[in-house]
Amino acid sequence: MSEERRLAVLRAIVQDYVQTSEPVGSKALVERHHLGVSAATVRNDMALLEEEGLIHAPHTSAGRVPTDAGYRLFVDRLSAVKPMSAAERTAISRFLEGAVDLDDVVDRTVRLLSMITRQVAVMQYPSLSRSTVRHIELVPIGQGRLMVVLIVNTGRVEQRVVESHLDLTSESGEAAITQLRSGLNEELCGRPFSEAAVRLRSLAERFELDARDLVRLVVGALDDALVEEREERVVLAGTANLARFGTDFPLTIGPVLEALEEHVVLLKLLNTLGEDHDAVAVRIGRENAHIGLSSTSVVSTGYAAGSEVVAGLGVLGPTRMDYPTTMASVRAVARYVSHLLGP
Amino acid sequence: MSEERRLAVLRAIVQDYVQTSEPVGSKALVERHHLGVSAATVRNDMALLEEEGLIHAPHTSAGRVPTDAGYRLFVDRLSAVKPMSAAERTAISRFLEGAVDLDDVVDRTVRLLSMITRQVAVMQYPSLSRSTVRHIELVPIGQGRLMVVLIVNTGRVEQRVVESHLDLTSESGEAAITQLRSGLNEELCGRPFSEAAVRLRSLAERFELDARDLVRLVVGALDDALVEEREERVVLAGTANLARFGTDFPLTIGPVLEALEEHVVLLKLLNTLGEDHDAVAVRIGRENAHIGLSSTSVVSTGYAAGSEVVAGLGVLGPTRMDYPTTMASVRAVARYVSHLLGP
DNA sequence: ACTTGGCACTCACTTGTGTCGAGTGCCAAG
DNA sequence: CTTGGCACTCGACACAAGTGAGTGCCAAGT
Repeated sequence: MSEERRLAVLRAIVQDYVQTSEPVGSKALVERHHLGVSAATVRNDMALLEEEGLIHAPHTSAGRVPTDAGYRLFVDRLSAVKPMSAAERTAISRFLEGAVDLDDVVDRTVRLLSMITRQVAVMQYPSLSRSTVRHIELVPIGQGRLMVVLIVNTGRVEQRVVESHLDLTSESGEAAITQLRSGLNEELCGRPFSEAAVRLRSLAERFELDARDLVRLVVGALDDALVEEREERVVLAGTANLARFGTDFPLTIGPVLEALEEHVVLLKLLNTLGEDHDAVAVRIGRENAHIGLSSTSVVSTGYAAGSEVVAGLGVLGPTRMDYPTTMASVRAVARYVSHLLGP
Repeated sequence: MSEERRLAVLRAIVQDYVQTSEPVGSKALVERHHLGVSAATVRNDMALLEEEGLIHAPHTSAGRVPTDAGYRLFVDRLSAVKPMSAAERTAISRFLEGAVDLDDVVDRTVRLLSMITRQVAVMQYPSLSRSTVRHIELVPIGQGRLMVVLIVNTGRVEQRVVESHLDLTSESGEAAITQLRSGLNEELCGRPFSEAAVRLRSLAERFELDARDLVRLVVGALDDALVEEREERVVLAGTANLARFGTDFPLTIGPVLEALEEHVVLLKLLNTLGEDHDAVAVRIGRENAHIGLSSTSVVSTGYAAGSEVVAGLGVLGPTRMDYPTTMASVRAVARYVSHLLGP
């Protein structure tokens, strides 16, 4: 019994099943792939693969289907990432290069990714905590309210409104705002956000007593923007693709849609960070640890702004997906986005 | 034959069908509603209603189902908008009042609306063209690039980056920016956006020759933000609710999801504007003029910032929906949002 | 002129039975 | 270790019969 051939059989099963979405039997296998052996031999191999938990028969007299573990092995050892054709590359850049602002980049990216993979695409906005401050602007908007606008190196813009009992239109109010504005910018411009909290702490003391309240409010607003739950935004597209599987698959789309609505869940899916820039992470079926996603896989990677990985993007589809192609698409798009956000 | 009773029968059919989602027969009707007549009489009425095209029998020996026209009549003449309970009102305000910025308001609103109606909620961002300018900020972000930040009275913030060959960090560059900034704000602050284009046209002439290019770029960026396709943003939530119907309904969710992905389509659905503030518009089935939405209904209304209606929100569900309750929810939420965005 | 009970009829849905065939496991021979 | 053969399993599909909710129509009642 050659270990090698058994893996070849597994690979063949995965490929056929991905293509036909029907359990694949021994006979069909030998017909479609020229493994130099007979159906009976393949059957023996299949029995072994089943013992190892790599494939599974839905019922006694049906073909075999890969298990999560089977896909895992396939992804890790049996597949090579397909290179993308030049045409595909230019199509990607064509589609993305017209973007006018960050929102537009994100929007186009998810749309593009869902189109080329024909699956659900997910993209996280550049994480504030991994970015640097470009500028902070304070805009009085009447009745003691002040809008704090935060501009980040990735192009992301956040705003908060703070309410103060101070009269901001008075001369002293305006002076305080001007002073605060330059103070904030001097202190933070070009700095990574991770340092912001510390640097801001002592800022209030530099101001006159009656302006300190305002400073605290503004600093509080900036802190607030960094609260994990708030700072992470996530966008998705291509949910209609789920319906394509709904019919011919044990994947009921209800729970999946529910999971996709919870942004916290999505963020966890994308959090493949801390690994290599270029690594494309694949999470298969149960590995996702969220019921409702137990028959879906997530292919994700990080993208960068400048040299720093700032957030993740990826696609979600049925465990029966074309991993090599999907991984190639995700990687290509992530690279292009990194390029766009570059300097 | 009393016209009045026939309509009562129609009302009863709609109510029963909405509740049970099964074709309703004459016998069941007289049992559940105390119309003071026998089943045979109801049958005669039903035959007439069918002639009028208000109801329809899926097959010979089944109960009746309302047609689009039937629902239309029901909505227009046979239903009263249910008042919301005090508990529901406070639940709405509880959920919305914690919002920290406009994005958050929109996000919470769609979530809330989809939860209480158990359907798909859609909300349009306040339309720029119906808003007034609060402030314009220019932020140089290196290498001749300038970020134009536009703050609107609704709390909406838009940004664009323009590239100039001028050296913006030079003294003359900074001076030009400062001058342009105050020029823009003097010209536009507090003005409705609809006037912006005209007011900006002559701005360039007031500047020295070598700064005019920059002015034109910035003005171009502001114009660009007003392009209809760009300025309208739309957000939705609750798509998982579609799956609930998928099973027990001739509504295949694929096309619906596809339609929901096209924001242009969504915007058209919400464009009930131009009517009364308070009017809740209902578009039933085919009235939506988009295949794929031909078995869904949209209940929508406008919401205001200050005294001006700025955009729309609503829900989308199967034509078989509880119109009175849904309409009440949409109206209540729209009112609360208007209140939030108020002054 | 309506309303009503009765009645024959229709037709989707359910249940049961039988056939079919892809696919399997096992075994003995190569 | 591989291979052809063979009996067996079991879901899928097709067809038949039974069931019952619901209808349309009609003649009698008010």
